[in-house]
Amino acid sequence: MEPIDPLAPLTPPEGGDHEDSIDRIRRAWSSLRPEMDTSVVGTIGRIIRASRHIVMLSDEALEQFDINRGEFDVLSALRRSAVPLTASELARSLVTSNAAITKRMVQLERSGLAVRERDDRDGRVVRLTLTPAGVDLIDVAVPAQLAFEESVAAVIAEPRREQLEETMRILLAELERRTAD
Amino acid sequence: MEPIDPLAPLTPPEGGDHEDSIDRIRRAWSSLRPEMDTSVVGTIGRIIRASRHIVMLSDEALEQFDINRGEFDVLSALRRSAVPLTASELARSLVTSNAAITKRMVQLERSGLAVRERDDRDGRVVRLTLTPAGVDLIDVAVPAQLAFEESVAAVIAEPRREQLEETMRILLAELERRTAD
DNA sequence: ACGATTCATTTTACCCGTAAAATACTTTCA
DNA sequence: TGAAAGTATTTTACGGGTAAAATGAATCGT
Repeated sequence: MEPIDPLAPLTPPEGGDHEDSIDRIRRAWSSLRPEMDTSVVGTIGRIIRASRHIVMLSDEALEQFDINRGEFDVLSALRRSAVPLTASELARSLVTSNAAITKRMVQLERSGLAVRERDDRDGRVVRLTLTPAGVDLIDVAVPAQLAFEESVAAVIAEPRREQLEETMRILLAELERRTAD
Repeated sequence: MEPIDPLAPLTPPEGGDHEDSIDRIRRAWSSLRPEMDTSVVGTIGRIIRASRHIVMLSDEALEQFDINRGEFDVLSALRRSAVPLTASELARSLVTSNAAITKRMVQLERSGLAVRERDDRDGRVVRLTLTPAGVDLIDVAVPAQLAFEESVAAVIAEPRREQLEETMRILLAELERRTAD
């Protein structure tokens, strides 16, 4: 199982932009193993690294609301849903385990931001809803989070940004197809 | 603190491609709060989600080598470095904590894939190197990982892929500048 | 109608990460 | 020179995630 395109050249950093950690990693590999095609880390590797940075920074931004990213994801999913979600539905929609949803809901109930209620029709199911305090919090936290993300994305000017969105939709759709089994 | 561009329309999925989870999330928000500009999740949100999927899938791919992603990152960083790295250098280069490096190195020493040696000149420092077994393992695992990533990136055809790389370099360089403090 | 099966959620036992304290060594400078 | 400050790593205490087992409820098939 070898890389597909055997001799791709290292793309040099473009225009006025600076070298990043991925350029350095690829340069190191290319001096050790010049025949190895590492071009794929130029896209996939950067997506993984960038995501780590964004998540770290946005976790800091969420501290002001005394919630972490897991709780933010639960609160905003419940807020934007027209109907109360079940634990499993929420787990699927957030690409996480049921156990994680239970933990987060325990914490959110302690903080008075959300509640779990047994379904009348099916006693196995719990329906998750926000409390008024939860609604108030997330209605401030979501715009703050969007503003933070916008401050990051601001370095990407049109038409790059539009292209990025289209390309990432193609990629994410493929990944979600794979994970669907 | 409100979103910057107040009334961006929802971009419909393009060409032959399918809707993804981010399209559904944005549609849900737009029906609850039509005035809120969620366009930034079209890029940043997709990067975060795609990264989660890629990492989950590649963790599965690493199971065949009996290592996890943290250990893979350590092994490949040591492999591509011309000189033995110190624990701190490695932590910085992998954007992780020193404590995480210690834990991973304990595990890698147990598996006989890497070793820590006190520096002669400075007794505080440890120099990290691969064992021959570690070199052998990572020399197989890196091409396998590249092949896996290539199988994911394959859905992105040129010239999109080249554009994606350039755009992600701009974004990652900015994020690394921010994190540098 | 009722035992077997299936299903939703929670609990358990663990893994892996971090921040901050502890440890061990080096450098600084009075 | 030697006490104080600085630095590199490890340890500790804990947070948050998962897989798999346990629990409790619904449904299926005879």
